[in-house]
Amino acid sequence: MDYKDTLNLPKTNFPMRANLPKKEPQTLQRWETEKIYDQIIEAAQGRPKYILHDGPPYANGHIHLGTALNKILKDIIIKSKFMAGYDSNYVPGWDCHGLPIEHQVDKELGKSKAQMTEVQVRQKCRDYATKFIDIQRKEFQRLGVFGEWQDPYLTMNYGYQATIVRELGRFFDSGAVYRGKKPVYWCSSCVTALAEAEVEYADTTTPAIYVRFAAADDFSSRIPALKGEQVYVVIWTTTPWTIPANLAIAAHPREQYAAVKVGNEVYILAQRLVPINMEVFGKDQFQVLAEFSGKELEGLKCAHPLYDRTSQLILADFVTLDTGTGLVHIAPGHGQEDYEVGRSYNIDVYAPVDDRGRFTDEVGFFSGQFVFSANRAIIEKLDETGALMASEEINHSYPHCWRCKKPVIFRATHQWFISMDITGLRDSALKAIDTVGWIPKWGRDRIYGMIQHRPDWCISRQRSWGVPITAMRCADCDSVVAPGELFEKTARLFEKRGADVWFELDAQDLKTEGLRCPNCGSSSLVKETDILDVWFDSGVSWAAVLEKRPSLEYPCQMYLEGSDQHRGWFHSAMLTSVGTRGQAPYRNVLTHGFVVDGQGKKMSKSLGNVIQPSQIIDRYGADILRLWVSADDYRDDIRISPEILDRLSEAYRRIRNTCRFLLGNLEGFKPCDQCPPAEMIVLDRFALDRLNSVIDRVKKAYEDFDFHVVFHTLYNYCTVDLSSLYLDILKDRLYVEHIQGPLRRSAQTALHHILSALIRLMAPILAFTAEEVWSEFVAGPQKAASVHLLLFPENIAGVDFSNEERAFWAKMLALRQEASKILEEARSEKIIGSSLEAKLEIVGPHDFIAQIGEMEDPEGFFIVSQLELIAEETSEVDQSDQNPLQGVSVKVARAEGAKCPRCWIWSTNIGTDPEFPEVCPRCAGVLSDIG
RNA sequence: GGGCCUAUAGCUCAGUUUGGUUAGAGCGCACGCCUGAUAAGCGUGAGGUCGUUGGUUCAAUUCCAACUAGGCCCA
Repeated sequence: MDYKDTLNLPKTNFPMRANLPKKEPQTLQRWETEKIYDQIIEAAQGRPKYILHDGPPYANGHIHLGTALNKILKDIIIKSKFMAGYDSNYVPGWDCHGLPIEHQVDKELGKSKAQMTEVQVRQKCRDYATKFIDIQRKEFQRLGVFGEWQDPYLTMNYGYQATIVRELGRFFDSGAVYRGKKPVYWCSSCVTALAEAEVEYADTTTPAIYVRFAAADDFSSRIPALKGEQVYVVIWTTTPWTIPANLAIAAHPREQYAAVKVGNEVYILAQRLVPINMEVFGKDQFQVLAEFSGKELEGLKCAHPLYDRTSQLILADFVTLDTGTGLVHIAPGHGQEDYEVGRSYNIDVYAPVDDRGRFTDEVGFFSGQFVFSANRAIIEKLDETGALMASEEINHSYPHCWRCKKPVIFRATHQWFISMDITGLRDSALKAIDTVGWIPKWGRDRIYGMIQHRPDWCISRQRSWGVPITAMRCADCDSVVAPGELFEKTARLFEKRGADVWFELDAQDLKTEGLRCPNCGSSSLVKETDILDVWFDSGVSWAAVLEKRPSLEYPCQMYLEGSDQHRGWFHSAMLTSVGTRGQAPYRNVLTHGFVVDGQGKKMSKSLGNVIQPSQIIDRYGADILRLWVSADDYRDDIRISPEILDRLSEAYRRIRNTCRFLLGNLEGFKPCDQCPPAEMIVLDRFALDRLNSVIDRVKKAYEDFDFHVVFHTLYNYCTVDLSSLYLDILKDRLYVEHIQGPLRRSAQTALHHILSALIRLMAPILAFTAEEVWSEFVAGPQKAASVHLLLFPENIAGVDFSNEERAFWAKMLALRQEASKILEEARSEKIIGSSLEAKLEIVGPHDFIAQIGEMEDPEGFFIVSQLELIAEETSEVDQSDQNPLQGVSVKVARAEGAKCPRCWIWSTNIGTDPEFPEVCPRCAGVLSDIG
């Protein structure tokens, strides 16, 4: 007879093979038709809020693994906070304005752009952004991310644009905004400013000249050896045309400089570079008069070689001794570093060059000449005045315009700034930093350092696709006209017609009634056409989204982005919020690292190591991607490689199969069939005690955002606690005992608790799989439509495991491990195959042996057929011995009797029941009950 | 070049904060068992100069410094 049919083998519709790429879209469909997210919002009403505010990704291109990582992390937090009892409504957003989109549109439009109005170009940009928002929305939803996808926030929404203007108006009101000059890349052929991204580097040949600046002060006050000498400071530059704009000479504060006497003249230059420079100058006779640190030069003055003004000596860390003389010609109007160091010395930003790259009248000799053509004339003039020490041609990398491919210049132009210091913004922001929780902790130091040292915020861009700086200027005296009413009027217009209206209407129609220049009283005003830095757009999202939507709150609980955002969004949000509300917009900032390949290298097309999210989703499914996010400690960079994905798939299968086994053995079991813990078999209570500690641990890990701890805890629980121990032992009871019998019921009660908890604990991570398991799980009559509507499990009440019991079970586990080793030895000697062919002989201290004897089914615990327990009274306990199995030994022998064909356990009592002559007494009993 | 960060078995992580016995886990790998979780399940075993070098100390994976490799942000 085949007894297999008399067993209760697991039965379930839940497939072993996940086939996630197929299954997940179906689950998504169900979530949508059943409006699960609406139900979540509904269920969250009245709960305390935990708002994670979405940092808007840029609406350009498809998502990549970095954006996927970011969104999945957010989703894990949002789902876990909901399950922890919060209202964690999530409103996703997109950053829509800015150069990359304008760039793409430019490329698509080509020459036809010239015929289009600014408003028409802006419409194209809007269409472009809209298209990618739709693409990305689908891609994010495919990851299983929940949120208000039908009503996201967009920085190009009219309401949002109005908020931007209002917040900008507040900055104007506070007095922090000023108009100043700053060098930008400038293409004099296209007559436009260029962004960094619009500049291409190419090799070019330019003159490089050595120029001497005669001392205008008495240098011997610092360097006595120079008393009575004719002193010159020598600089080197590859842009002779910037010499007319020279206002300073920089030395390195900590490098050594030398004063070298050649003939009747003394030259100052870097000590290390003396020999090489003397060779260039053709001077073989020279004598070093003095050596001193660059610091000594600070504040001394030289005479400009061409104009009747001085050039002061300053100090700058960026001075290098790789080339030149170790003294750097500074023209703050024509270089980024020059500008910055110049500001710190309060030196004028001087750029006597017009929009077409021609010298203005201020420069005298060269006025009207195109700067690059003027190089020659300038060199000649320097030679004439005796300032030219040497001249050569060099080849080096130089920035060129991306469009016309001509060399660009650096030129100071009018820009708008938010001052870091006029209104004390820097100090307030630094203080606000310490009101925020930074995870990891070093994020605090990082952003602190940045805000401490950053220059004023340049908020203007000479572009089309963005929100205009809606200020005006006096046509007569050029004063800034930007009263609060103007911003409010503009904001109202924007709400109705969008920011395009600023470009459509004239200043006359845009200005408020009776608006006049506060300086000269003129009513002739011109509108500003620069647009805002997009960091301002996204920076004020707390005002446009958190403050505006009743379901959210300001400040919110968390901002979560990659660690590059210390310079980006965290930074701009902090400045805008502190600048207008006096507080940080977030209570916590959590950062994650970057996605890198298996070797820890960044992903790049040139390395060929880029993996797309779609490749993983199509092959493995989004849950594997989610598992990847959870498995790594995201605070560092997180690696991905084929091997890592393989390991994760294995882990996934193990978790899935564990659930499947639990489902299969809960077939037909209803929650009302549960028995109270007090009536359960001790092994089952032990299992629930383990479950309770897993529940505690996992919930704590979610709370601490330690998702890799969640993953490892659940995975190890499935593997170690369940599969290899508890479930393995339980098979006998589940399969063999009477289907409704108390022994089986006790086990099923434990399994029901375990699966119910497991589903929920894994739900924030394995969003699809948990839902799939939940749909097969038999819960009570009030079963929720989705696992994501549930709360995290509480500890199972009434398990009441004492520390003494825990100690005993720890000992039993150690003993079981020992028995496994002994059994394996017997197996390799061909004494046994299956462990059920074995009988174990356990010798140990009386108390321990007695406790084992009191167990319900001690043989079953070891999965052997027979156990011989031998108590020893004698042995002294050695307290210093750490070994829990002190005085315990295990031996193995072949089991006695014969194998019961039904339960496969060896027994000496086969056939005791004449009605069932083939089987053991227990099976006979069960068979008789079945009838 | 500067700021911040990282470095423990093939992979993902513990441990180190308050230095101290043979540095742990799971997976993978090798070998074996089972065939009543079966494109599953169980067991045993082999894998680590704790990035490198130097310092502090009776003692360092753990503290300090430098270096190397990698990442982010600046220049």
